[in-house]
Amino acid sequence: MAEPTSEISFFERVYEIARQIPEGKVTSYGAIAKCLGSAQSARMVGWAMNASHKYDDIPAHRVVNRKGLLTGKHHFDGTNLMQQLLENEGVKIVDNQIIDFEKHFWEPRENAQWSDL
DNA sequence: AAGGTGACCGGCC
DNA sequence: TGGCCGGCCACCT
Repeated sequence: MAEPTSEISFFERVYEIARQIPEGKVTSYGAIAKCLGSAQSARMVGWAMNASHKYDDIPAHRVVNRKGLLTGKHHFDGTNLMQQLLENEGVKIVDNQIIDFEKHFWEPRENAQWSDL
């Protein structure tokens, strides 16, 4: 679908953030929502991710809820695909939950191109 | 045009 | 972190 004639959709805003998530790092919906200016609208982020399946540049598997739980794994092809992807990047997961979630947590920034650290 | 939906979050018990 | 409830906002039918 062609983009709007004026501004970018809220979705794409989320996608831009998700794309900037470095490997081995994860973030929460609320963090992205807050970065967009709508901390209480984390649902919109999740909703945006729902459509992310149409994009192949969106590492949705790096986005989890605040508990570090892979709530969205159900939306992936396989049952443990999301977990496999994260483990592949060095993130340990047990029972759909990320180990040391805070350690792997990455705060989204619109200009995080300089890498976080 | 109105209503329902949703991969959430924060607060309280 | 476990469960429940209210809020919040864009997208879809």
